Amino acid sequence: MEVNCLTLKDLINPRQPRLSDFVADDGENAQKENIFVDRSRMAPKTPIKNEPIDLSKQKIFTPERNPITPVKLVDRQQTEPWTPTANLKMLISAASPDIRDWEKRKGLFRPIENKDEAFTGSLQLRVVGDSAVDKFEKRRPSRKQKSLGLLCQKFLARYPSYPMSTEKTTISLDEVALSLGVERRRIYDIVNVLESLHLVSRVAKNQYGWHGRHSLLQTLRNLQRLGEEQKYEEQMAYLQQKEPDLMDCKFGERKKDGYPDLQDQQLLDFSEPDYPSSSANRKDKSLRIMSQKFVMLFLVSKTKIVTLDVAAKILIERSQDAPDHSKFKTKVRRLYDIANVLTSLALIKKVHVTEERGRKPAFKWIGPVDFSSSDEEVADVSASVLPEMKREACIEIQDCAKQKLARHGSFNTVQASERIPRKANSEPSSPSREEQGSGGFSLEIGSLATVYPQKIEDNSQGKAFDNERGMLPSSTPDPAAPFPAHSVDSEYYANPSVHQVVSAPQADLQAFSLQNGLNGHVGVSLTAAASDAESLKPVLLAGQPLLYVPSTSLFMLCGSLQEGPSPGPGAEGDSRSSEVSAGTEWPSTPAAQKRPSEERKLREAEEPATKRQSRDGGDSPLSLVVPKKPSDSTDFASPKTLGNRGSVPLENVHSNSHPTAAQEVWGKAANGFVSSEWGDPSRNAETETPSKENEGTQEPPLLQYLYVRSPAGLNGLSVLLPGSQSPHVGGPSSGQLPSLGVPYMVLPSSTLGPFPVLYSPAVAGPVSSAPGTVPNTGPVNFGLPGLGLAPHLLIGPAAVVNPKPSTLPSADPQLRGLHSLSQSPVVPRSHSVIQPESPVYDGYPVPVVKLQQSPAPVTPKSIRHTHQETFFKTPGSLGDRVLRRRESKQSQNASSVQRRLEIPSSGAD
DNA sequence: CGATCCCGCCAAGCG
DNA sequence: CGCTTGGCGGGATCG
Repeated sequence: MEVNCLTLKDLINPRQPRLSDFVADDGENAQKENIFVDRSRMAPKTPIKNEPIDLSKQKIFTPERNPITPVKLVDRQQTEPWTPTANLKMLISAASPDIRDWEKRKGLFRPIENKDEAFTGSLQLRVVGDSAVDKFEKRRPSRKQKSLGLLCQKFLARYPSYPMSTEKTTISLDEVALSLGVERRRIYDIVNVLESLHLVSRVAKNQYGWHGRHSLLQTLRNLQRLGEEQKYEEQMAYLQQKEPDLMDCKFGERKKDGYPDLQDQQLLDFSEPDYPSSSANRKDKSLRIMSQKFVMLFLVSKTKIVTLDVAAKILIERSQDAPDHSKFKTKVRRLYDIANVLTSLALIKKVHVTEERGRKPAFKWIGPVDFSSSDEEVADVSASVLPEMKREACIEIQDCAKQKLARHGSFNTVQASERIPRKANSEPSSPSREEQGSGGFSLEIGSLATVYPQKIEDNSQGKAFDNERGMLPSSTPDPAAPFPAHSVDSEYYANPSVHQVVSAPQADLQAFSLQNGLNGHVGVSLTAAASDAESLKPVLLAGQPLLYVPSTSLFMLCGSLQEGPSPGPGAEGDSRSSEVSAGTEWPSTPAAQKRPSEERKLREAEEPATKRQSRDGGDSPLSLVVPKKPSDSTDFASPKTLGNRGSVPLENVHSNSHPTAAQEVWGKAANGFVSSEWGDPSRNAETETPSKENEGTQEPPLLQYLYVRSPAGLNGLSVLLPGSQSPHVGGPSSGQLPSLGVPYMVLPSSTLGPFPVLYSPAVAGPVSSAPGTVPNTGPVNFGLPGLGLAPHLLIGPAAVVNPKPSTLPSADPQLRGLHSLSQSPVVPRSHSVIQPESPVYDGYPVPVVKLQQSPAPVTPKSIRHTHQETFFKTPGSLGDRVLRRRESKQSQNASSVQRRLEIPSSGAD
């Protein structure tokens, strides 16, 4: 079979062979690539695609997916570790969907096919651990699954949002296409859009360099400027008001009028000098240009909402005076493509505007807004803001919010905002923005905040707070942020927009802060309502931990913490960016980075450094331990489920804890979101991650803990934060954030050492909807291999014991569990954080499910090193493949549930 | 039925 | 001439 598969694959992707080439080419990449290669080609065993991502897409979950169905739980892993079948699946998955289908038809993968059934319970067959694989295969690739947005997420998951300057990531189109199981053509669509934002640049044939989001703000700034110059805002206003017909006419005129697109081209041009290939000449690049223009529309729009039709009209090439219908249609199609990518980047989200005419599809900008101001300004803002806000105040707010949530279930952002001083005001920079005063509508905030799970993922990849530098803190201030929207309740549904809580995507936390100030104005005419699908999503989010910080983010956070609230100014130094060409700033590109502003480099250096340190140094303060979930549910847990969860009252969360924001990580049962994030870690190198990740992702109930070592700041205290469950959000915010919703445990590391800690959250219980969903996995054993200390933590999701029920009476079991942890406001400042990205992860043993509790970590020595470092691990995230396998095997043995986590010893060291 | 947008043909650009 | 890119639009899906 395998052979066959391969063959098919080959057929499909004739180019694949290149992979090897890559490897050869790029040393750095080589690792990744190799890995990648291995998987895909060499080692059939490992699942090829494991992109972490899958999550439910932003969009909806189609029935097909069975999102709802909880996943099967534990079993799957247990089941065969690695069966030939699995391999096969992998291969297939790697192959194009078609093939997969084909295979299915054949019935090769029975188990897979039956996945659904499996959910129900039977699936032992499920292949090994990588549920992800299963997913792919199994699910018939519904259209959505194949969607560009999802694909983009997967794509993004592969790379760090904020890559270190040093690491140059090369993107091989072939490789990517192969790994993602899509045609190259699709990759072009993604890359082109990313290129328009300078997230990537073309290095050579088939090769793109990944820059990450370092220069995103700058780019946006430039685009904004351009947009203003182009008077897009006016055009939009005009078009929106006009009747369609008129619009068309006008539209044609407009273009003529004066907004020569020509300029755009130049401006836009992504082509970098560096890279030959991107020649401006090239005829097209229309997609890229269009993408930039599209973004500009948002940037210049006060409402930050752009309807598709208007965008299409404006973006249509001037070439045609009269936009013919067909053309228009085509444009719209492309816009969707672009929008999908932007959505994946968490820059926009889909909404609908209600106009006289009716609802119209539109997109709302949810990305950073402040970029208009110089970075510095931003920083300032955040800084100023923070001080103003008293932590206590924040806390109070949160508490209030929580209470509300608890009671009502919904939290209205607006209120929060009100309470909080509007530091936002401070935003000097963007004059154009509307005054907040006007509307004060929470909508905006909410929307901004709102992130799709997917997005989140994306974000996770992408955004680093720090880079924005200061952002973190700023974000924190945002009242909303802390409480993510837990608003689960019905109301929420009703008016998602209103209720949405801000989740801070790592991405643009800053934006939030800014936004607070800005917020407000939603065009009256425009009603931004989350689309149906969306609405659902948000809800989900609410339930979930809103923010989960992607590993990357976390790292970033850590870094920032270490460094201080305002990390280096360097971060963005680009204030100067004024160049026309938005693109100008490219972060380091693989090939030639000349341009990369030094600042940027510096910045990168810093942050990344942090990360690296973590890797290297090994003592990263923070580590996230996520127990992998046995079950992998295939799908992302149904969001809906989450929604249910969302209802959970936050109540008590320890309000006081200020622990680092970093902790935000949740494990969440909720799943999907989280999971996706988790994927991030994989992002880098790994190209894919182990299936587990996916699984983890998918599975809701995983418990994830963020383990914070007692770095310098703490006296030997380690903080263990449950990633999962609590609805609260841990703000990513740095320590500043007053309250984290996340329950955490502080353990004196030394103390602990000797003693095992048992923590059993009631976790999942309920799991909301999904029956199978949460498996509780058995107790999780955390071992701190730490050198000296080797405290072990046992966590039993099932919850056997609840040490301290503490405060919350809450119904939520989950919460309780969380509560049990003692909290202390300690803020760990971690020195270094490990990057998720870092290869380390690969090696990292990650949580393995082990029957045994103790000792031996499964991981190989090498891995151990890694351990030392802290790491951020996601539940299935990337362990080595090998590891995974082991895990899977182990898991077999063990009840599926149990996982053994190793935590780097805290202080020890 | 309109909104979305996947799929892949096919041509421009380039070596 | 072949390969990389990517415009483009038919037609399938989704909601």
